[in-house]
Amino acid sequence: MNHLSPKQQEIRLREQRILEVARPVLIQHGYHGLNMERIAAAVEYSKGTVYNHFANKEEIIVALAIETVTKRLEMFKQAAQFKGASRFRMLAIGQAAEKFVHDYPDFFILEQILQLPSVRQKISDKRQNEINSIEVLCMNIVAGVVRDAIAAEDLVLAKDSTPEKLVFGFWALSSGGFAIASRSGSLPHLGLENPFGLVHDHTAALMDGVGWVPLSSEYKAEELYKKIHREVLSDE
Amino acid sequence: MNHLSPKQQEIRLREQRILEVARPVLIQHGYHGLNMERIAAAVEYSKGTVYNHFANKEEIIVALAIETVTKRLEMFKQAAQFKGASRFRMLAIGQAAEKFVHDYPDFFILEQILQLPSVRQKISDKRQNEINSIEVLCMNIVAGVVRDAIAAEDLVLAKDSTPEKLVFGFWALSSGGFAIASRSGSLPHLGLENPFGLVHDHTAALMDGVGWVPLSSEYKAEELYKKIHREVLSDE
DNA sequence: TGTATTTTCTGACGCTTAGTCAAGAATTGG
DNA sequence: CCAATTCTTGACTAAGCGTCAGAAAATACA
Repeated sequence: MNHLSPKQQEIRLREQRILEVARPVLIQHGYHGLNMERIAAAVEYSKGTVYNHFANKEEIIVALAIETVTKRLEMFKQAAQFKGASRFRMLAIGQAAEKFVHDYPDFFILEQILQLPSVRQKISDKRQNEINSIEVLCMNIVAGVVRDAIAAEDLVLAKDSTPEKLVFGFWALSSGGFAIASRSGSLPHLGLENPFGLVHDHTAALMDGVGWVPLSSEYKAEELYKKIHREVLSDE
Repeated sequence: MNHLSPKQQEIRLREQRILEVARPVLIQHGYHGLNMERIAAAVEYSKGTVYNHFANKEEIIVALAIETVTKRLEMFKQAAQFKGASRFRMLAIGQAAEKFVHDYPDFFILEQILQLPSVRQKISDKRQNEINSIEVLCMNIVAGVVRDAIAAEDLVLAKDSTPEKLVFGFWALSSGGFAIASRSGSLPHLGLENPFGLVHDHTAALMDGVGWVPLSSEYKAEELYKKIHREVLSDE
C-alpha cells in the first residue's frame, strides 16, 4: 500500500521545491552563495525544516547533480537508438554529450564542487553510490555501441584493448575539451573560439586513428549531425 | 638599487614560509581545512600579519597554483628540447605532462578550487593574469613543436586547422584523462586500472588520425619513453 | 468530537572562521 | 637618540553551519 498521507505528500513536494530553489542560486552565486538560511527563506520554511530534508549543504548539491546526471543518462539512451552505422551512433552520443553541456551548463559547476574532497567527505554513501552507478550505466550504453561496432566489423580493437578502454578515450577527449571550454581563460587569445567544433574534429581524428569505418572522409558530418538531432535529440 | 633592508628580507622569507606551510594543509585537508588562524599559528605570526601578505584565503591558493604551474612550464620547456623527430618531441611533452601530475598531485586540487566561480571572483586580476599568461606560454611551447613538425613535413594540417587547434586536442585528451583518473570513482569497476597507459594509447591514435609521421606502427613507444625520461626529464 | 500520541516545525543558540582595524611595538632615517 | 614610518597584534564584527528543546500541527483512537 503506497498511500501517502496529505502531510507526507506535502513533504515530498517540498523536497522538490527546495531543489528548484537551490539550483538557480547555485548557478548564479556558486558554492558559497548557496546558503541554507536563504534557501529556507525562499521556500518559506525554517532552516530546521530544510535540515530535515538534507543533512547539509553538500547533500543538496549532490541531489541536484543526481537530477542532472539522470538527464544525461536519458539523453545517452536516446542517442544510442539512432538508426545507422555504428560510427554514426557513436557520434550521436557525442552530440548528446554536447547538447547536455549546452542544456545544463550548471553541471560543470556541480561536478567541480563535488570533486572537492572537503565536500565529498560530507555526502552520504547512498547518494555517492547513486551518482557512481549512473556513471556506470552511461558507460555501459556507450561501450554497447562499441561492441555493436565490433560485431558489425566496423571496428577492430587493438590488442589488449576493450570497449571500455576505447570509450575512455572519447570520454577524456570530450569531457576535457568541454572543461577547458568552460573555463575560457586564455582560449580566445589563442584563436580557439569554437571549442565544440574542435572536439568534433578531434573525435573524428581519433575514430579515424583506430580505424572505425566509415572514415571521416566518407561521410558529411554536418548533414549527419542534423539528422541525429532531428531523429533522436529533438525535445518536443 | 635592489638593496632590501633586513626587515624587508624577513618579509620576503615569511611570504615563502606561509606558502610552504599552507601547501600540505591544503593537500591534506582541502579548501575548508585551510584556515587562516591555523596558518598564522604555524608560521608563528598573528592572523593580521598573514593578511598583510595575502588579502584572503583564495590569494594563498592562487599563489600556490602559480608556483606549481611554473614548474610545469619548466618541465614543458625541458621536454621540448628533446632531440628527435617532431612527433617524439610532442610525446616528450606528453611525458612531461604525465610526470607533472605525478610529481604535483596537489595541482588537481588547486585547479578544481580555482575553477569555482565563487573563489575566482575573490582573486586579484594580477594573479589571475599571471596564471593565464603561464598557460599561454605553455601553449606556445607545444604549438611551436607542431609548427616545427609542419616545417619538417612530418605533418600536414587539415584545412582551417591551426597549430593551436591541434594542440587543443592533445590538451583535452590528456587533461580530461588525468581528471577522470584523479576522481577514480567508478574506473576500477570498468576494468580501467591504468588510465595513464590509456592516455598514451589514445594520444598515439589521435596522432595517427591526423597523419603525424612516424606513425605508431613505426616506432617502439616503450623505449622512446625511457629515452625521453633519461635525456630531458630526469631530476637531478 | 475530544484527547493522547506521534510527527513535524521552529528559531534562538553554540561554534567556527573570514576578514577588519585601532592601538601598540618595532624599525628606519636623520 | 628621537621622530616618523612601517609593521604587528588580537579583540572584534559579521556570517554562516548545524543543533535541539520546546511549540505547533497532524494523526490515531475512543
